[in-house]
Amino acid sequence: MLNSAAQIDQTAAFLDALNEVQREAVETLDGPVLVLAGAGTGKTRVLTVRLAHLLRQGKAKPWQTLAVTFTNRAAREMRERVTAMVGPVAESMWLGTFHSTGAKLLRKHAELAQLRPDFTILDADDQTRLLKQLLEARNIDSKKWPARILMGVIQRWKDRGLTPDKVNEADAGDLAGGKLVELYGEYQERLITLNAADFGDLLLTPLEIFTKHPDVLAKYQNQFHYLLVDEYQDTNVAQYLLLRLLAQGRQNIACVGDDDQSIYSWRGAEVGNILRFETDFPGATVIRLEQNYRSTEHILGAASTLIANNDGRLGKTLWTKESGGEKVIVRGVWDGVEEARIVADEVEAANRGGRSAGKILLNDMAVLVRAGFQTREFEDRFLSLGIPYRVIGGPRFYERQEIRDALAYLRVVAQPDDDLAFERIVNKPKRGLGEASLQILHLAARGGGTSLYRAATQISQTDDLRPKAAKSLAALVENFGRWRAAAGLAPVHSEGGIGVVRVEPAASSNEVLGHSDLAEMILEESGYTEMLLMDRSPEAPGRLENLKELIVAMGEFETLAGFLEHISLVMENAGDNSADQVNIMTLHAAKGLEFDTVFLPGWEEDLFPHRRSLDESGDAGLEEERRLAYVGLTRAKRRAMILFAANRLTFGQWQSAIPSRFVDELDADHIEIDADVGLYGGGVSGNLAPARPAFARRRPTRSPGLVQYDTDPGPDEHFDPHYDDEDANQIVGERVFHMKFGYGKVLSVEGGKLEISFDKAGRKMVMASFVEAVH
DNA sequence: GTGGCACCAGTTTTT
DNA sequence: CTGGTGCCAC
Repeated sequence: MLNSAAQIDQTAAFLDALNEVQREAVETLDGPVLVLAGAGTGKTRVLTVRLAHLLRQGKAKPWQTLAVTFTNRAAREMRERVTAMVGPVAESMWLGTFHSTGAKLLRKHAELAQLRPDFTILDADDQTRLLKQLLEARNIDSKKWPARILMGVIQRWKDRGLTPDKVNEADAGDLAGGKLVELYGEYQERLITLNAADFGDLLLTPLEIFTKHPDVLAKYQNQFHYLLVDEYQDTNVAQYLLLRLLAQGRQNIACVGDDDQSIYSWRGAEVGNILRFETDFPGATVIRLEQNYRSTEHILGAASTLIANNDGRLGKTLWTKESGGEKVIVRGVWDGVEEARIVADEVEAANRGGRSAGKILLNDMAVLVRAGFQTREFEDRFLSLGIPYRVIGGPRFYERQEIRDALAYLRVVAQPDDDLAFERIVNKPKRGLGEASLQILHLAARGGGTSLYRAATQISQTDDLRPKAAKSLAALVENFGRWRAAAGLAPVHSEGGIGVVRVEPAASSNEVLGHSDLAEMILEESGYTEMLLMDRSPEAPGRLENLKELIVAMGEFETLAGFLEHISLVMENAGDNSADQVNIMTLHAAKGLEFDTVFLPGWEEDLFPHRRSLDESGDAGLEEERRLAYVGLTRAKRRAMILFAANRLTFGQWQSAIPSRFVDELDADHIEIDADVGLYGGGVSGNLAPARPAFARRRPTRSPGLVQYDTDPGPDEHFDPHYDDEDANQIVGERVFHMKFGYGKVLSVEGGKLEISFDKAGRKMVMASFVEAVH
């Protein structure tokens, strides 16, 4: 035992630091337990101390403990914190995301699902392309039935634990001309021939294995003495079934979650799972964590009255020992531009300090929006004021075109039978291998019962293709052969079906190229780098940068296969946490985070609650939107500001908007309304309607503790007029690159700002520090 | 096989 | 106003 006395004391100390209820949640180890953890009530502490306590008590060995989370971040954090408490023994716990745990199980028992242990994990893009091929093969109108949508339906089936044979025909309706269930079956067959699994399969297939092979299930039921589940309100049916199977027998399952923060039903999450816990697991202990350590009384009060409008809650009342604090500011504005201006002014004022609360770091502030497109107005404003910001979420690193292309090359090197990867890059950069050639290649592959790659090695030697195409294809295959050799992998034989020839490392090759170098070599020799260098579009330089980053990231992995596994499961954005920047993100992305100051713009009907949510899911949709609002508000520790605009530019059209009904649902005692006269009367919002003349008649923009807004802020009061223009003038006429607007030419310099005529974006004033010269 | 233009649709997206 | 897709002419 490596545990020192100090560590024992430490665990005890962690127990002592908990409040009574938290302690109960940690110490109730046996039997089913549901911990309802309200926002900011110390959930993470409970989870980690519970695990540490479990191990310290000797109730279970680390490998007899299974803890599942939804995000890699949560899993990593949990492991780190438990390790800090009990030492390195924690490393051998089964702790990971649902999907990585599923993948681990599936790799161990792949043969029971007709897969090889080295199966590829497909992402959304691969999945859609695959289904699209099947649709085309059946001549189904892809306009009427877009592959993306149909794939979504299949995903939902998978989320519900439904294999093709279990889908209710009525459920499919006339989707894809009534053929969707059949297509689902074909899709699964294709996955098996491709030796691939999609994300849904990582849960669904283990579930199938457990159902069909009781001996395998029994093994894991025996192994896992204790189960711990985070974010239980977000589990889907497949996850629930998996957990229930594993929990049968010992019944030691602890689920932690908050029904009020369930915001992923559209992804298959079932709030019902958490609501039904006591029925599903009879004799369950339910523990409510309600003491909030994060937010002020007013923020909690506003959030609580809002969420109280939902039916079908398990019910919790958050409270805090701290009293007072600022009320939630609710501010109506004219349009989106003004909205961004006010938020930016607030950010500057808070960051400058000077207010009683002192200086707030930009890192401690966040703008939380309902939908991605809303970030734009804030980015524009922050950019022109020179306020550093980061947008969290957005296109993820490993989902970018160029990264996926590079990965496709690597996938083909590692697994030449990966048809989807091969197809992706066969004509990228352009090699004159278009649809016609590909068609012939497909036919040859199908005829020979082999993969595209293997078919390509053969067909490039025949005259089935036009000479040009054949030559091009031969060159590509030859390249791959060389890259495989460089990677120390055995040559691929063109004979034989897929999977017959195991792909193994060449026995005695000491001249093996590191995979970072390999990637560099491939990008160079394939002409991919050159293609980007030639590309004059504003995105091209960024893409090259990303590829460099990819190569650096690869260096941290032992093997190519290890790297590929990592990126398919752990698609993370490397956010720059070191810089002090305002955070901009969607409400969904904000779950689990907290900030001193939170801005909540766009609280307007049709945007929030979002129209589509209501159209598609009715009351359930509305309730989920309301939970989203609740999540947003409860992110704030000290200050929250809700904004709504009377006019908004949507799809290039000005639309008038009325305040969100959620504004109305906030308890008047906890908010301070600040709306311009006459703009919003007659909206749904009773808080603002003439029934509340005290608010409605207030002069705008004069709340104590807030900055005073200029009626006309003028373009430029934020910068030092004494900026040295001497040097700066030399930049006039230079070609520059800007992270958001792309390439442009400098027209003039004014203070710290440049007026630039962008190739794509037109004329803009931007901060000099946001552009770099291009030579 | 490729490039250009017309057309359409347009939340959220932990893995 | 965008970006993505599909079709048609070189």
